[in-house]
Amino acid sequence: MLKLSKKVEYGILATQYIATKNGETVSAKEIAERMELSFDFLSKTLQALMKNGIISSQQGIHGGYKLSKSPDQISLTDIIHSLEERITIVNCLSPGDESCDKMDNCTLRNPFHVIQLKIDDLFTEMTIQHLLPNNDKLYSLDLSIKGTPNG
Amino acid sequence: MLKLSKKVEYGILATQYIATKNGETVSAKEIAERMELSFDFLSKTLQALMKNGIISSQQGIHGGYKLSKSPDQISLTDIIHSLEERITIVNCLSPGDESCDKMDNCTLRNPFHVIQLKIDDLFTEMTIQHLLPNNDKLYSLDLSIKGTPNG
DNA sequence: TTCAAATAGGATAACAATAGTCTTATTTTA
DNA sequence: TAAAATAAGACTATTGTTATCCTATTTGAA
Ligand code: FES
Ligand code: FES
Repeated sequence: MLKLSKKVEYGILATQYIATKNGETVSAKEIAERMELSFDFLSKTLQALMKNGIISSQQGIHGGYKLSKSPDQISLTDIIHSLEERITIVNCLSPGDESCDKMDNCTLRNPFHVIQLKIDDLFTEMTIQHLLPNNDKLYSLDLSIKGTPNG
Repeated sequence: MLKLSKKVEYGILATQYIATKNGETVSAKEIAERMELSFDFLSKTLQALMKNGIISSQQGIHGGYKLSKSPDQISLTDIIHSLEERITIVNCLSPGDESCDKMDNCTLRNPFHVIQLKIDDLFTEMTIQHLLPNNDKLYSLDLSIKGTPNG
């Protein structure tokens, strides 16, 4: 419950990896090997990111991928939206959903919408820039950390 | 992705329904009928809430459930923790998980932990009290709403 | 011109998680 | 003793996720 999909994890990892290569074209094979991810699955992910303008691709023998924007212009929400259709904590918060109409007695829409907007904010405020190695900006993010992550 | 389970939805709805009955014992049958939920599945949910001290049960012919605490003392996190094991956006944020050790090249733990803590906060700050009808406290919550939820 | 290495993309299989159902036992009161 | 309720385990069905397979296309270089 409330878990990110592997697709999104792959997407974030790959985008971050490409970002470290600063402009160089990186092949899916290289990313898969370095990150120890399934090549086929990663490829799907990269293709989706490409379609959504996060990265651009170069076909052919020396092809690969590079970022379309600078790392601080790519939010986690950008990546998530490229890779997933349903991203709301309940279906009835998705555009076009009619389940609320059927459930007369459900009064959770407003409260859940309050939470949904905040969750969206969290992923929007964090960018690929924040994920890069030796980054000191992570801790100055609005969503500042309260404990020590690694123990 | 990032979706609440039906179990949790049922749990929140049922707890909120019981809260509106202010102290009365309410049967699972009544909740299932009024909320149009599967009786069997709802029963499982109520039993789990009971085991975790959110509600108390009375067996026998006039039995049912009532709250163990006041609505403002029951957070959504209390309910979620009663009903779900894995509640982190990535597995490696769960206690005892070793997947980070295997993934040398994954640098997402700290950033994800930052987001995780904030998500936990959202569900902790919202209580059953906030869900009750004609409630004006929802909009004064720290996690204040930015748009109009219903359109 | 041919080959190798790369992306593009559809189809499908394997697996896991979720949701729902069924059955039986136990508890309580009338 | 019967009825109505909770308790709980087993099982099934459905859905969603993850991974794999296969073929086509693109590009550059030998
Ligand atoms: S079905 Fe829409 S809020 Fe519950
Ligand atoms: S495996 Fe732990 S952060 Fe990615």
